[in-house]
Amino acid sequence: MASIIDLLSRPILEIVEDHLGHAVADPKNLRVSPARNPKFGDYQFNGAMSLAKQLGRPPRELAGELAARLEGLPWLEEIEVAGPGFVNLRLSGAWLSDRIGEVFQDERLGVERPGAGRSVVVDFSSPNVAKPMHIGHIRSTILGFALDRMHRFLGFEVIADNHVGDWGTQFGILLVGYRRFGNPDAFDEDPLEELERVYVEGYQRAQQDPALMEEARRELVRLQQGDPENRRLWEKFVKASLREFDKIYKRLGIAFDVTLGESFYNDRLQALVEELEKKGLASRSDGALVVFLEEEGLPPFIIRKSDGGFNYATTDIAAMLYRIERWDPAKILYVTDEGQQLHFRQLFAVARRIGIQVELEHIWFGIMRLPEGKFSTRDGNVIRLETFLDEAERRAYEVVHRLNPGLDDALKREIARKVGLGALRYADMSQNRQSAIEFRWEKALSLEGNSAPYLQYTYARIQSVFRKYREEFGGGDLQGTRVCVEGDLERKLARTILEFPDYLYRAAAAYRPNHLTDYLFDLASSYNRFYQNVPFLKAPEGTRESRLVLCDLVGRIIRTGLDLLGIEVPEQM
RNA sequence: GCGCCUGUAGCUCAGAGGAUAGAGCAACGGACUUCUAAUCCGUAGGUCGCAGGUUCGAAUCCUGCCAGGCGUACCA
Repeated sequence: MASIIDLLSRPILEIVEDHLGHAVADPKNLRVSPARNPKFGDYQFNGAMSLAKQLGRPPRELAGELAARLEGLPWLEEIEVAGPGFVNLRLSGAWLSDRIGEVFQDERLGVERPGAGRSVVVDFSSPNVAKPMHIGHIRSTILGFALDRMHRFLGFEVIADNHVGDWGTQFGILLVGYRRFGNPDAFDEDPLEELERVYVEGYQRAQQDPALMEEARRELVRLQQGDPENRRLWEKFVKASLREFDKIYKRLGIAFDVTLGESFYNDRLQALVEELEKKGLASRSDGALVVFLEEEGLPPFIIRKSDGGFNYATTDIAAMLYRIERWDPAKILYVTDEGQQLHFRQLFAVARRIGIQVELEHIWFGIMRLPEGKFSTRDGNVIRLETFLDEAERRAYEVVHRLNPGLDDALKREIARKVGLGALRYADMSQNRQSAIEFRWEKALSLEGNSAPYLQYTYARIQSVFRKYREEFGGGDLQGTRVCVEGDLERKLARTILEFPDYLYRAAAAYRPNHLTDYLFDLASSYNRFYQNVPFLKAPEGTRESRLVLCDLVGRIIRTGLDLLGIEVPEQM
């Protein structure tokens, strides 16, 4: 099923090409859009003015001709030219009703699979091992997962890859520190807490003590050369870290297809660098091996440090080549914060020089910081992700308990879990990803207004309506219901239901889940207005079922849309 | 210095070159004998950072400036 905006725009495109003899360069300008104001109808077409300019004709005349040619289309009830050349369209109620009937039958709610036959690698979350995840990791994790879900739903084959930082220079200090003053019991209790303590203390001591720093360097080199003792300890750290991360991922309902950390690419780096040097892409500079990117206006990309070690630039090239070789993806998405923009521009520039055709996208997001400044382990103002999730559930539980004290406690907890974690995810994803987030508890865990609970509550009420419908009327599955859309609230709701694919496509194409949250909020408010003002269980038979079809569709779209964002819905709240 | 980003209501933020710039929160006033009031309705609140330019039309595109954030060769 085509999206409603495509469907309405298509005849305009045809008229312009066939009757006005104008080759359309950018069909984007010839699309209808939802009317800004109900008095302008349902949709409006604004392209006549610029088109008139290109064709050298008076805009109102051109708009009039367009309108005349559109007359008679099955979906059109009324068309008028307004102002300098706006074309306002009012949809036929019968046609809207038919469309709603069709979408009702469609499990996918009108969404097609534009990604079918293509695969996409999504690199997200990617925490560093040996320290607990903190709220700075939440955006990549949540945003990346939403992109994963959306792409899967649109038919892409998605490979979710957690590119964990398991091979950094921090291991020198960790190895030495753990042997000297590590506490195995504490490690068993809470490995990441203990490793972080060891790292922080080790780092501080090494600052004071050059000999210790030197030892850390030596141990790092020994690790990298494959020393079995160091290797064993390293593995212990990494395994424990991944286990801890998995607890969080499980709690968030997140799963990866692969977790290929930096260490995975380690034994490819030497050959890769030699290859780049042989091809003449890399050259020596100040003892390091770099790819100069002057043509692109970028600083050099260092692929081997002057001490002979490799860095994340090298690893990222290797990872990119590996992914292409293994999955032959149409796209690779890297979900990281804005601080890495330069790195990825350099990486992509190198990719182009190697001749890589794959579409590479850096999906960056604004950093998260506290009102008083950045998070920093040394200042001790980091908030552990676990704490954040706990607090989200705790606050939601308080509200559930206050509003619904009679519920079974296990059910309250279940609702609180969905609501709390949903609120946290929604707060993040409803914001344009590129703006920085200033972290505040109240904002990050808002449970009212434009928030996940608003949508979840709308969903829960719809489920309640259907429970009542079954009880009171023995209502069935609504199959064969003749839908009849009438009245402004119903019309607006029906139209919004049909727009789901448009907003989903837009959110996915721009990698901006906030387009989807905006849409879902609009859908839910349209529904809540409808709910408040239009009876359905109390409406006469026929009208009742017709309106319940709308309710059902709203519920399914909310559930599906939230699911694409990783947010669960409760059946009651 | 250079690069990227941000600047929109008291606060937090949406905003696909189009008509009178939107939402949530906060404030004020209303609606539960009726499908769950975590809801709904209403009021108030704005020289879209500043100045030019392009355009029939600019929060949106271009240039300059101001303020803030991030980055800027061997951390990731």
